[in-house]
Amino acid sequence: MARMQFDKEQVLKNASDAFWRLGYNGTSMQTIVKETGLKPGSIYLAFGNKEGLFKEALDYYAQQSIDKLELILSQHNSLEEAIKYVLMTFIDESCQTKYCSCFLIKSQLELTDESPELQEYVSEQLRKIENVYFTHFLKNNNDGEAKAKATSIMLHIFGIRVYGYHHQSREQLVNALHFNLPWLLWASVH
Amino acid sequence: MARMQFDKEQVLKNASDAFWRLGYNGTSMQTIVKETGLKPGSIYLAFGNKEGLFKEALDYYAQQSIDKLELILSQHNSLEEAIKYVLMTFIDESCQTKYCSCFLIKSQLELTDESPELQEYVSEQLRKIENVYFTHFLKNNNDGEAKAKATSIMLHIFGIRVYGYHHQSREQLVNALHFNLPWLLWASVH
DNA sequence: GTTATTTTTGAATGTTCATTCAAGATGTTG
DNA sequence: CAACATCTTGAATGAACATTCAAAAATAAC
Repeated sequence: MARMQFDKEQVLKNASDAFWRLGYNGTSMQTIVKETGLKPGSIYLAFGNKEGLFKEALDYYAQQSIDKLELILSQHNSLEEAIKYVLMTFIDESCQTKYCSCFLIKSQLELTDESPELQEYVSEQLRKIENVYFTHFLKNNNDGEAKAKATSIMLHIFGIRVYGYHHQSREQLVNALHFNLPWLLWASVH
Repeated sequence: MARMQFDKEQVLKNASDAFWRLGYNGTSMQTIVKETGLKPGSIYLAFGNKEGLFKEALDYYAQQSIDKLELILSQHNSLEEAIKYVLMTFIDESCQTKYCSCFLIKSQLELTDESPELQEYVSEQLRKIENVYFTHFLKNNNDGEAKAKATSIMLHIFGIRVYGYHHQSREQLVNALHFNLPWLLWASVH
């Protein structure tokens, strides 16, 4: 049997970049052909169809996001410091040109109930991320507090990912975070 | 000269419902033909092209949203009470089946920098809404506080509009709002 | 009531879409 | 190296796409 010639991870990276930037409906399979360098036949043999490729691209992005988050959490002395770092990173990202929010959030809003499986899949990935925060909050909070704080952080992440499209929103976002999340003790952030 | 036969407002309502539910790329002109009852030629004479129709649909939705908001603000005794009502309404909406978030937010995330004019137009509409809150906050707050509070409310609206896609999220959302926005004095809400 | 102007109609247009498939290339096995 | 299984190729396919247009209908002006 002949082995796969292409680097599946690289292909998924390129595909998820395209889907992330252009959306599911905005990305044609010929765009995918161009971005990945694969021929149509190879894509369909490896991923079945557009929906299958999209799901694997989502998976790739979600796993990367969670891995990155866990790394940041492990590199900071406290959960609160780590979260401040994450939120500030999201704000900084929103200042870059060609900002395109978060692939999962964009997908959550684009997918309709005509593909309920994909829709539920995206929800699941976002819930996984909320659960990372929840689990870490549990170390120093009771169940109710941990849940409220985790949801609060997710609400702010979603908010930043949308608000970030406004130009020159950095200062307003930082002020609003200080105002909304005093328990993160922002004084220490430069 | 012959007058337009169709009710433009009804057509825009139907068109914006379709774009809202299915997104810009997910809505074909044949879908619009079906939903509005108009023939292609009439649509193109009245709106130019798909982008023109989309822009007018956005406009219709945005104006409706602002009018509804101003009405709610006028019907409550205090700004804080009105805002609590708005936020709770958004949470309630998210519990309905066929929930599809907010047309403006969905459009903000779907549009790419390949249609920068539309993208900027959506930003403008969302900023208009933020400005409604800002203006009302100015009555009892200084400029900085009013700005922070308005941005805070927008962040929470964006957050709810995304978080609402999770099933059975009502309680978590309500708890998070109480936690994040104590200055709205929630005790009075049932 | 005739003419002038605008709107409606809906089939037709050329393009782009997701997907297929037969032929060729490549790696694995014995 | 022969036989086999798998992967790659890329032109081809039919469906769906946004848009056009000439003819017909509707209204306004005089």
